[in-house]
Amino acid sequence: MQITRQTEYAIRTILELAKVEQGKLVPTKVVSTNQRIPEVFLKKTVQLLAHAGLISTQRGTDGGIRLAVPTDKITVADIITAVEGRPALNVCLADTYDCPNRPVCQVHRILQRTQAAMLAELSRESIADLVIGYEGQQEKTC
Amino acid sequence: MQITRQTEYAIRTILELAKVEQGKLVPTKVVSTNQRIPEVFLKKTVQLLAHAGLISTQRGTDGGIRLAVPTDKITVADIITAVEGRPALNVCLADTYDCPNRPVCQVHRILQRTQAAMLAELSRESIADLVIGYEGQQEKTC
DNA sequence: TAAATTAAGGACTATTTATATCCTATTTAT
DNA sequence: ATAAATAGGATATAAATAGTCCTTAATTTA
Repeated sequence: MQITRQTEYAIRTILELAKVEQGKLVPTKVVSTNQRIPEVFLKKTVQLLAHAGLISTQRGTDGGIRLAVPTDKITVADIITAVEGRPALNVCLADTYDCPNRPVCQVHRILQRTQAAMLAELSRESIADLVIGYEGQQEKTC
Repeated sequence: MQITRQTEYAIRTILELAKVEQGKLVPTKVVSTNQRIPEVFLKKTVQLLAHAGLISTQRGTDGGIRLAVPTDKITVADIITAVEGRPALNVCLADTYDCPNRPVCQVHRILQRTQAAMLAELSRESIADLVIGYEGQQEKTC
């Protein structure tokens, strides 16, 4: 029922990148330190975000990562999807699970509506929307 | 991001009880067979539902379990809460986790709104609402 | 072109959570 | 008493999550 810690790391990474000027490269080392995320694990997470097209990466000296998409085009749903795959409230609602009983399954039917609402909410506001009115206070995280 | 299998078992158990006439005792063995839920594990699950006050149990010959609350007073949120505790989108939003950084944590703030919407949706309709128009088809489940 | 810097990615390990079983005790009807 | 049923603690197994280690590849700069 919860997002994973890795997904939280991903959200914090996006927030960290959103703080600096658009297009500026930030080394994962810096994100790791600022956000207290284990460095090697963060690199794994970064790859997922890159594959999903949310960030772009550059190797070499002065390399790092940066947002590939403006913050007003990124939602929490996008980040969760990048890390965990499309959110599903139950196994039977996952893309990868093609259950033959779907048409006659009450559980599936009940959870489907709830999930649709949940997804809509997760996609409703962008990171830009969510961060507004909160500048300068983001030093600490839960 | 998903409910556990145990929670699905719990939902199916409630649905099973909702099928029989209000107040009639059903042995867990019967629920176990009908819903193909491992019997001993189901008993554990039943205890959680009982502690939450959603069902009542009776030991001894002709004992079993029954709904303690009418189906129009039970929501999916109630069932999830009974099994997993109050749904939280992230550790830092759980009742049991008292994070000192909450007031200044962006992640917390962002997820809180989403979670509130999710909870609202999970509580919006009762099992009775959700089952309506679906009688007689519930033989199989995903 | 060599050295330094930084990400990519595969293999592996550790930890935690979820799922399930086993065994014994307790309650209730006949 | 006996049989039928739930209660509940202890334990085992399996799966998912979290994290490390090592090697490779790309890029910049001296």
